[in-house]
Amino acid sequence: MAYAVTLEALRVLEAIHQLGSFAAAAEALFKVPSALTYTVKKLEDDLGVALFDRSRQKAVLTPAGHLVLEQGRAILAAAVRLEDSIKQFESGWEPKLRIARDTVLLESPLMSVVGDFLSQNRPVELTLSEEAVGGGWDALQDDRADLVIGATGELPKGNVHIRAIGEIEFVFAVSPTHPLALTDGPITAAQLRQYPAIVVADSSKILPARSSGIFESRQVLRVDTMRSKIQAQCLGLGVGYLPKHRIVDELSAGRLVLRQCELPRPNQMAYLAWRKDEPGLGLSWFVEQLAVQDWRLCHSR
Amino acid sequence: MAYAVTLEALRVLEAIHQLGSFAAAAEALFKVPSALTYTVKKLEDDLGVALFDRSRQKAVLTPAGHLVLEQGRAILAAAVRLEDSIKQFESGWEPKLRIARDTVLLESPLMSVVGDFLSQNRPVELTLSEEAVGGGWDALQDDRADLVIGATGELPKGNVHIRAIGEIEFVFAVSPTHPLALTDGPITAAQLRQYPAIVVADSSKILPARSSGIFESRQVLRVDTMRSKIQAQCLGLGVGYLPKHRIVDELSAGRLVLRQCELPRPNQMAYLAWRKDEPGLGLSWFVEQLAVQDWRLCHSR
DNA sequence: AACCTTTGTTCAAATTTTTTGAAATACTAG
DNA sequence: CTAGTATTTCAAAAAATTTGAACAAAGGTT
Repeated sequence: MAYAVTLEALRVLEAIHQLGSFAAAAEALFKVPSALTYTVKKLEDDLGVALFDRSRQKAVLTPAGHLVLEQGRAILAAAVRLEDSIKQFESGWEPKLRIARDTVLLESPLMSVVGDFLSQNRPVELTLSEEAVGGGWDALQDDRADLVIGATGELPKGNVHIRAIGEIEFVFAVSPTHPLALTDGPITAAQLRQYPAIVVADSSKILPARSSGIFESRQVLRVDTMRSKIQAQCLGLGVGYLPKHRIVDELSAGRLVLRQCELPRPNQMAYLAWRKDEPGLGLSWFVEQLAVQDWRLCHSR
Repeated sequence: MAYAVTLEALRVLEAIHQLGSFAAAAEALFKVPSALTYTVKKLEDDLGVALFDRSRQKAVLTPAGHLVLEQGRAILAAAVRLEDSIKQFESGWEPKLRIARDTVLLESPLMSVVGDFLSQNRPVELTLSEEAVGGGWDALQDDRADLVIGATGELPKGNVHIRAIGEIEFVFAVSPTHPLALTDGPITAAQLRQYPAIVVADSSKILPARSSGIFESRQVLRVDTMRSKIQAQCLGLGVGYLPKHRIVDELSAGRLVLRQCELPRPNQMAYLAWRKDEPGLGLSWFVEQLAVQDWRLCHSR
C-alpha cells in the first residue's frame, strides 16, 4: 500500500503557489529547482494527476492542483499544531486545572484572573467550582480540586501548600425590617434564640462537616452559598453573621443594617491552597496571580 | 527549518498502538522491527520527547506518545481524504451541483432522488432552490442553477439541453365555502372578475416576468409558491387554476372542489433542463434519475 | 531453576530516495 | 534578435531508509 502524499510535497506545492515559480520557491526552501521538479513529479505520478499546466514558461496550478493545495493547507496546519502541542505539553503546562472557590469570597476577582489566563490561549482546560465551610479542604483531599481559594479554619492533615490571602471579618447584620433591627444595645443570646438562624452548609463530601456560625436557635435555615445567605437575610428570613466584604453594597443601600451582638465572631484567615509538590506552569501561574489579587479582605497581603 | 512529523511516522505509531508491539506492527507494515525502531527514534529525537516507555519488554506509549497518536490520527485521516478527493475529482464528479425545482412540482419526488444521491456519499455539495413561472429558465440563464426540474412555457434562447418529464394539467378549484362553489354551470368571466385572483409570482431575476394564470380581476393576491396558492384557495381567499397533481389530497378531503370555467387553461409541458454540453457525473446522474422519476403528471415519460 | 519464545535495539552493509550541479530547451520582455 | 528567466533532464553525490544478524532482557512454560 503506497501513499502519495507527504508533508514535504505539500509544503513544496504551497511554496510554489505562494512565490509564483519553482525557481523562487526553491530559493526560499534552500533547495535547487530540480529538487522541486523531482518532488512535484513524484507526487503527480503517485496521485496519477497533473498538478501543473506547463504549457507556458511559468508552471500554473491545474484545478486538481488547487484541490491538493487547499486540502494540503489544512493538513500542514494540523501538523504544525501537533508539533506545537507537544512543545506545550513538554513545556510544563498541565492539560487540566480544577479551581475551587470558597463561597465566602467574591466571584469577580477570580473571574478577572481567569480572564487573564484565557487570553493567553494556553492548551489548559479550566474547571471552576464552589465550596463552603470545610468544603475547600475536602475538595483538595478528595482530589476534586487542584487549587482552592478562600479556604478557612484549621489546616487539614497531610502535605498541603498554602498562601494566606487576607482576613475575613464577620459582622452581625439584619434586614431593617427584622425585629432585631430595632435593638439598641448588644443583642443577647436569648434574643438571638428567638429567630431562625441562617447557615451556610458545609460542602464537604469526605471530611466531617463543620459547624460555622451556628448558635443555639429554635430553627435553622441551611443554604448552599454565601450569596443565598445574604439574600435570605436581606429578606428578613433569619439572622447570622456575614463576611463584611460581601455586604458592602447591601449596607450602603440599606438592605442590611449592622448591629452589635453579645456572641463574638472572630476574624478568620483565608488561604490559597494546593497539594502538588511540583506544580505545573498553569497551577504556578494561578497561585501567583490569585495571591496578589485584591479580594477586598482585611490585612490583605 | 526542520520538521519532525512525517505521515509515515504517524502511520508507524498507529500500527504499533493498534497491534500492541513493534514486532507485530513491523510484520503488518511489511518491514523489519529495526526499521520501526529507526522511525520512532528519529521522531522522538526531532520532537525532543520520549513517545514510548521502554522499561518493560513491550514498549508502552507515554502521555506525550498518546497526544501525538491522537492528533496524528486526524492528520492521517485528512491525508486519506485528500487522496480520495483527487480520485473523485479526476473521476468526473463535480464539487457542487445547484438544482432548482419549479414550484409547480411536488417536493417529495425530488427529495427521494436527492436522498438516493446522498446515500452514495459522493464529495458533491448539493444546493436546492425553488423557482416559479419563468424563474427556472431564468435561473439557468443567470447561472444560478446547474439543473432545473419542472420548467414550463417557451424554451429560452441559447444552448439548453432539455428532457420532457410530463404534462401539467390545470383545473379550476375553489374552497367549498367560496360563493363560486355554488355555481352549477361553467363560471363566466364576469363572475370570475368579482373575486380576487390568486397568482404565483414569477421568480425571474433577469428575464422579463411572465404572467401565469392571470385573468381580469378586481384584485390580485400574489404569492411565492404553489403551496401558498393552494393554501390561500383552500381558505377561500380567492380563485384560480391549480395543477391537478398538486391538489389530489385537498380534493379528496373536500378542502377544494372542482368547477367548470369559461376561460380555458391548456396543459403545459414540464421539462428537465441544463446547459452544460459536457456534464459531470453528478449532473448526468441527476438528469437520468429525475427523468424517470414519477412526478405524478399526465403523460409522464 | 532451566529452557524457550518474544521483544526491541544496535550496527554495518545494502538499497532507495533525495539533492545537486551542469547542460539543454523553451518562454518572455525589451 | 538578445538577454534573462523558467523548468526539465541526467548522472553523480549525498542522505535517508531498510535489511539481516547478533545481542540483551523480559516473559512464559515445564
